[in-house]
Amino acid sequence: MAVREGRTTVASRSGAATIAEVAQRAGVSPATVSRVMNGRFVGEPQVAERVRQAAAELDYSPNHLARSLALGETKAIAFLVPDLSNPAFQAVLSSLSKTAAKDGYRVLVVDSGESPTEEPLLAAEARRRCDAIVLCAPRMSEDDLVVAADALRPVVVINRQTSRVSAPTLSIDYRSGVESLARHLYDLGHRHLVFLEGPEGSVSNRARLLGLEDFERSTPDVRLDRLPVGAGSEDGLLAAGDVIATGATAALAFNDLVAVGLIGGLVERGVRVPEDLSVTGFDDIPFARYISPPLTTASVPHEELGVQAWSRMRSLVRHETPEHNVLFQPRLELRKSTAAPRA
Amino acid sequence: MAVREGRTTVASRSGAATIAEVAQRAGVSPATVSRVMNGRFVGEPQVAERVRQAAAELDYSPNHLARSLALGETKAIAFLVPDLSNPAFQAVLSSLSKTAAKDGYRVLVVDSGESPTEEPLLAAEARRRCDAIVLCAPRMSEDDLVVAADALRPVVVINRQTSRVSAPTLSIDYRSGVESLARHLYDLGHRHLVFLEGPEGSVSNRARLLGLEDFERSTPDVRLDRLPVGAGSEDGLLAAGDVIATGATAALAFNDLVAVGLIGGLVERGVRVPEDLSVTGFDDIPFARYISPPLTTASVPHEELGVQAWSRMRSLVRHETPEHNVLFQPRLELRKSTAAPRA
DNA sequence: GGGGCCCGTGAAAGCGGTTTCTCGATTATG
DNA sequence: CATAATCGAGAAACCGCTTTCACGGGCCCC
Repeated sequence: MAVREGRTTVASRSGAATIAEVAQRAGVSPATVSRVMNGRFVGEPQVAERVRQAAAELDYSPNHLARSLALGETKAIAFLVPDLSNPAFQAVLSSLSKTAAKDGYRVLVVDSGESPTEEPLLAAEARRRCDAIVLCAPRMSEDDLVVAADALRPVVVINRQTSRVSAPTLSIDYRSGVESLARHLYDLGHRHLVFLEGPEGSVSNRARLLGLEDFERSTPDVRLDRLPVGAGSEDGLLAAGDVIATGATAALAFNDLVAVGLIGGLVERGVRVPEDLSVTGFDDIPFARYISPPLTTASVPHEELGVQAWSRMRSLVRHETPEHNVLFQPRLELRKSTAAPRA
Repeated sequence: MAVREGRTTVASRSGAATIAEVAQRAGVSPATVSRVMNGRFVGEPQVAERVRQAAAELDYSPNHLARSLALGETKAIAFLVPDLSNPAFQAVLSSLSKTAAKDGYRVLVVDSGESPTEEPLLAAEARRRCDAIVLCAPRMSEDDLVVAADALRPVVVINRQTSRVSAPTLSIDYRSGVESLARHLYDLGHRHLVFLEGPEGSVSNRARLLGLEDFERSTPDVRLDRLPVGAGSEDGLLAAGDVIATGATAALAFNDLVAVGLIGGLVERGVRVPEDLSVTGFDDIPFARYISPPLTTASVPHEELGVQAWSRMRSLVRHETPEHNVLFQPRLELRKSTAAPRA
């Protein structure tokens, strides 16, 4: 006892009672204590009572680490995300965490800082600590993703729709979503639009671009400019000048954050929304309806993504077959930031 | 080997190579493999090379669980929060996670769902999985907190300033913050204010109420109404009617979320902000400056809270003495949602 | 040339649980 | 009354890794 000093690291020697101590105090074997603690005890009730008594007296609770090692499961899942400060991802995390908790699972968060190259390593490291991992909007290359989805199993992938990955996948149809937004603007009478592009590497940005191409093909009498902007409010704010310069009557922002920043920048410059310029976002973050003017956007069910992700994850860890993949269709949320262009 | 079937749970039997297998393949003992993997090897270089080779061939990486058990540390900390969907808490988590990651620590999130009674249990459970825990704005009673702060050590407490807890504490001076906001409104000429109260049990709400009492004492010629509202945008939206009914010329919202909701509700009813009614928030969430009108609020350094929390946590896990506690002073962020009342 | 010292490596004892097996003591059965 | 079946509980192996301790071999020095 006195031998191993200075190794008073964590829960170990810092007072936490061990199963052996409880066993000794109750005058039984560790095996019996284990059985009592896990409700697998079938012997004489008084023995169980003695054990419970001893456990209570020592304020014993099983070492989670040791238990996990013996059992081979941690009751935790990892959540890898490119940027935890993005409200959209926070919403997914929040609902995932709440949902998983109902089944006794905890979530370990890992922020990759938008680095496509770090991601596979971080994922592997995180995965080794947990029973499974959720890859949320991974930025890694498709080849890496295919490999990772296999190597990290059980895995659930959010927002990277690919037939090549074997893991359950939940995605958003950005392509059709942005097309709907564009069409909405077109129907209002806009013929000159501008799209504020997201981060260069972003897969969902490419999906939006595809959607806009679809739109252009089906409506040749429209002009659609593209502006490299980014994914944050700051980016939208800074882009205001460029947007005005295009002369477009309506702007499609990469997401709500960008839209909010853009509106702020426009207002600063005396451009009225929607009278002078219509603006749309994407995501329908909680704030979208509260800013003024309330933002017309494409609603993405972030909470639902978290719930569904866990639902599939639960199936996987139980060795059941997970539900089908789904491609969520964004819902047009028409509010006040869009209107017909001035005559 | 064939004996233990059907226990193919996690990283265990699912293909992951063990240190023993690597050792065997390299023709050395597990001890040597361990030393090589941890850079503690001092023997012949070719032996190390053989080990590395074998490890690579088997795609070996140490089982984190087993390692943690042997070492007595998990390199993970828990983060307990009342409601993960609150942007203020998300900001803390985000920066805490990023900061801790630089030292190789991961964060396990636990959402207590605003339950004061569940909290101590959740905290204990989470703590047992990690090396330490951050209690963010705990809702538990002060007695519980005092006990928890001791039992869960190492602990860092955010937003519950108490001389009775021994753990490092980071807090916000809501009391003086709200007083500053009230004074700002007073200086603009407002003499009839209304405060939109936060959740009943919230300690920070009580602090705000104290600050307002200070304010009332020092400025007797002001009328200050109080309205039970809540902490979310929805609550603010619903309170709009009541706020108007008070006849006040300025409203102090519990936080930015409430303020945003309130403004939305006011605009719906044709009440202009700030011409007809001034509105202030609290927190300075990222959106505050982007809504329109940009929100006058008291800025709270959430990112800094995360950074400082980790800084203290790091000291604790290293058995060093943590930096001093700090009481952050909110900074008045004067924007466009407040103005002089109409004459 | 023999004894003492390093040096490199392995054996084994943990870390704190879970679980299979086994065994002695009852109880049921012929 | 002998023996089989049952039951309660413990011994020990195991999960996978770390680390202390011990041991054998080569080198140095007297």
